[in-house]
Amino acid sequence: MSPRRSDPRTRPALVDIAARLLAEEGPRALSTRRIAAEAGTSTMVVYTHFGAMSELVREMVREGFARLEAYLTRVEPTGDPVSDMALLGRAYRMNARANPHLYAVMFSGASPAGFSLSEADRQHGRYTLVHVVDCAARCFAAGRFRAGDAELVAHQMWIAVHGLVTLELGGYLIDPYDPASLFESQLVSLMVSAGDALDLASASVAASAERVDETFGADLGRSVVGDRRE
Amino acid sequence: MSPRRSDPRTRPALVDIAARLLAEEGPRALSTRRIAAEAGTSTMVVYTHFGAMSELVREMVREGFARLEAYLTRVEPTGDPVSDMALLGRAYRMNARANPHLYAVMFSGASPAGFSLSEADRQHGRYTLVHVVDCAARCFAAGRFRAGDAELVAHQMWIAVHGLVTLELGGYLIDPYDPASLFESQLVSLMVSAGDALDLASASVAASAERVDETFGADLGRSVVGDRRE
DNA sequence: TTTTAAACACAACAGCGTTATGGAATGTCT
DNA sequence: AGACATTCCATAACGCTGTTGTGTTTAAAA
Repeated sequence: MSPRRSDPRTRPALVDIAARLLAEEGPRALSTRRIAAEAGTSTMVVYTHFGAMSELVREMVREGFARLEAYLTRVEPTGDPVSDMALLGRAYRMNARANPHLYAVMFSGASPAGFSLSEADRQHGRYTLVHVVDCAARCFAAGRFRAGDAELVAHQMWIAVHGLVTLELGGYLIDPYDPASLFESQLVSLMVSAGDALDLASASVAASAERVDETFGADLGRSVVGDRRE
Repeated sequence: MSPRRSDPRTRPALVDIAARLLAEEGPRALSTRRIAAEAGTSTMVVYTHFGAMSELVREMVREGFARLEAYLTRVEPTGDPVSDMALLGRAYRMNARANPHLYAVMFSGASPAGFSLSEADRQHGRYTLVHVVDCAARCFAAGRFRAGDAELVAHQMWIAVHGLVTLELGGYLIDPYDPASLFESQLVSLMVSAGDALDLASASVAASAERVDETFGADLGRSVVGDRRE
């Protein structure tokens, strides 16, 4: 009395296909029939493995958080924790720019696709902040940040960078106030507002820029830069 | 050789119906058939008046920016421009909380519904910042903010408040770091980072809280508070 | 009044998520 | 080995979606 077992690789393969379709052709390409055709099977695979399309999307969102975390974990602690913090911000923005559609789905709240994140998923999203929290604590220990609540500082960093990134992906930041310029000034502002001295913060933010290539130089995800409009 | 003219009220009526459906029943309720049924006509009205569903959504987004502007224009200049600035931030957040689904569509970037904002629409969205820009200029004039670029200050305010609001609507800000607490501390941080003294900023932010009831007390939009998950 | 072009109703098409049905495959038990 | 149970998946269908023909009604201009 035992069943037939399916290939355990099909489930992640479907998520990969979905993520690739989302990145390459936008949200409209996310359909059971399209995914099944790409996988060479019928639409039923989605239901045997996920129960519903929304569940596949949720798994893809989890994959999105995993990619984000992959960026964040690349930031290794150095003697300059403020530089590390700035680099974490750069990592966050780089991940969003590398996976714009996926990032949009991750934080879309209630999307017309009819999927919604569970509380566990949101918890998972918040958990990604631990890297930032730890870094804030090291900024305290180094005397660079005003001693206080590391989680609070992490939240403030998250809010500011997330706000910039979402407006950037929405196409709202242009010309004299382009995302890149705003981001640089914002990083310094954040560090200063957390307690660092202006000259030290500027130097550390500049130092973090130097570390970008060596930190994120390698492959770091098959992420394809999908164009905003399909 | 002249055509039949339709009732000029039907077009805004359709937008109103769509906005109400979005607020009351979420994005899933936005369909031509549902809207037509609600209006007592056939689905063709959408195509005679808008050409496509996506165009109706875009018009609804414009309506969303109009509502946002209605909130912002309620903030009247006083002798304390920093308090005005904080109140503008509160207005922004109140509008988003009053029309959560509409706000999500406004900034969803590329939504699965297959609509995308035009550059003109984004320009319209950016134009909403003029109130904040003017207020920043008055903060300069009053010697409260470090003299500088008013548009830059406005962008930084926008980014920070938008970041908090989107994470709040996404359900990511909870318990000890709930949106309300974070928002209060963030307002002070923003003012200080713009150049205001800490004690003055705290006082002005507190003063802005006192002005909320009298400023936004009235009706201010038929906006219904739609629940996040349908 | 006749003409004419826009507005709308109705029906249809392709596509969507989902489900019912049935066959094929596989691990376990007799 | 053979029988069985149980899962996987293909096929077809249901109700829904946006969109588009087709044809009719309607109001304004000639």
